[in-house]
Amino acid sequence: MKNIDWDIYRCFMTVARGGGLTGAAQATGLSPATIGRRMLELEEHTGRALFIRSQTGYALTADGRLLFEQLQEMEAAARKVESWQQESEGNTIVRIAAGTWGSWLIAENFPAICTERDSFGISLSIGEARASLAYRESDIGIRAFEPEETYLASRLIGEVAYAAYRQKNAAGGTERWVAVSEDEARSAYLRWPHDKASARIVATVTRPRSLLDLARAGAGKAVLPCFVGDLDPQLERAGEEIDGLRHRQWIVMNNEDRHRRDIRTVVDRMTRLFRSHVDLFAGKRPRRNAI
Amino acid sequence: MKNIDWDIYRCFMTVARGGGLTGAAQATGLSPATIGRRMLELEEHTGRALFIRSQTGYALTADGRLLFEQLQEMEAAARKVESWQQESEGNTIVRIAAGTWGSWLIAENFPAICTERDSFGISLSIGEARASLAYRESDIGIRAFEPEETYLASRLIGEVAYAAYRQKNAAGGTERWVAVSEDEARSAYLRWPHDKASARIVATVTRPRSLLDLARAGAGKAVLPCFVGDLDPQLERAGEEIDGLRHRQWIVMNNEDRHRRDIRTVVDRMTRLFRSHVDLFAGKRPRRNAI
DNA sequence: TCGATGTTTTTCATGAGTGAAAAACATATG
DNA sequence: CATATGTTTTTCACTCATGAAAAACATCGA
Repeated sequence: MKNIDWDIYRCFMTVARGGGLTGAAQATGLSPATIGRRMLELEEHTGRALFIRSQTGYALTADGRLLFEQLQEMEAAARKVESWQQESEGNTIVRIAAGTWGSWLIAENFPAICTERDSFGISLSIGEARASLAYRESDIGIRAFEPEETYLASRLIGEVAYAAYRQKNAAGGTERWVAVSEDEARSAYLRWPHDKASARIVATVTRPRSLLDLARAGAGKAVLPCFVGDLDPQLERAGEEIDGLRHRQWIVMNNEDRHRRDIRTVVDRMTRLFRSHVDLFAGKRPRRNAI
Repeated sequence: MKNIDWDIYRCFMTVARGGGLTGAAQATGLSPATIGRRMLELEEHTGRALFIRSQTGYALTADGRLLFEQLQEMEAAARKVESWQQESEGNTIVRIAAGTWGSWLIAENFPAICTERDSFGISLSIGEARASLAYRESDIGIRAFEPEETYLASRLIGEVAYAAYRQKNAAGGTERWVAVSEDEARSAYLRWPHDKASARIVATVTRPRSLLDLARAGAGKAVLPCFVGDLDPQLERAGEEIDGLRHRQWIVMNNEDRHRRDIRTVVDRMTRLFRSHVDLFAGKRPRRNAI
């Protein structure tokens, strides 16, 4: 039972994520050949088949997924070390995980979060999947559901409301809808068009962000958070707030990281930014061109 | 900021534990030269001095200790993976951490814990330091203080009493004591001779286990747990139970590991073994030659 | 003071692990 | 059905990390 090279674990994770040798190769800088050999070594060591190899890439077996789960913890520990290292170098990175529209707001107001004079950088990872801070993939997250994990600290930001929007003064075809494709529609507001007006959907996209562009271009009506729709001078509401979609919103962070200066300041600034938009979030009629 | 080879972290841990390159070399199977080079690489990567190098070995700096702390988490995760691997191979190892006398009892009754027919092995790590299950260095521990960590499951075993013992029918010199050297005396019962009879100590040893041998040989009186002294046919009590040393005792295990079959059975057997000695632990007069 | 011993560090030849490129192989695409 | 594209896998030089041995260096004991 000789010990295996820990770096093979790291390799495994990039293969699992990259979906194959080539993906992992360019992620790590190693050659596909080397990585392939290492994965063979790992499989031999564990005595289990970890991958289903095919011409389209490497897919995880059940055992592979199990290993993946376990190694996430190891990654979390490694990340902790990495961030400790960066601390001394002065240039730290604060990783924020947010949904499409939270990220949008942050991006629009980036100077309010991070300026030239700050010594830290921002990494903004955008996705609809619920932000998992468990393995420290991110430092700060924006959530639409109440955080229950004990290791998380959270700040309630307020409520966010939704409504349908269309191009201002749109000509006709008011019953045309645009939506996110059904299998990508994870959040309630994304599923709404499918539930309520599926026959009228004239275009689907794979990323929610494109809904805004489509609506603006007059392609049809889209369900958007009010703070997005109301802020856009080219859009107008097509109906009242959609009840049942309204939900609360939290900023969450890992409890252990509260001491990190850079994270604290980013959280504080994010809180200020979001709190200043609290009326917009809630759908209260805004003054135009607010940003 | 390129990523560092995870295996260097593992290397670092063995150096930190081994106290230098040679120690780590024979622990890992690598050569001192290689390990030395890797540690240089690590220091360069972190940008911090991790070691104080001298002709007597490598000592950790403050930063080194900090890194060590952090990497323990990584080790814990790796251990988890390792044990998962072993699961499939059938030959698992259950790691028990116990004090000198707990270990002694287990060793004396080893067949009650693990027989030929069991597919698992036992690793018994002996030490006075409080068993840390936090980083999964062990699966099961024996403790003399109430477990408060939420991630631990525990079973109360009963109380353990202490008394002074001497060779049976010892000739004279009844006021000679043997003890553990003062700076090794961590537990209360080990400190007792220093506190109460320091002038009379004629011999000190570095390991508590040797107290039994010394007392048996007639070197002097020793403070021992009653279940040890009373079980030894060559010893007799030199006085009543020493009040104030009596304490309770727990078997603890990691909560997440309760599902592991091998760990369950070992815990169950240990519980049975210890519970069957509960009167002896408590110092109630035993029948001779009990084991 | 002077070896003896145990360190780390350096030197240098060697081979194990590596990458570039080719081969083998599926799958998508027209 | 042939072609194009993107995989994995194999092949084969070659480099770079490695280990044995020597050197350099402290510390301990006599």
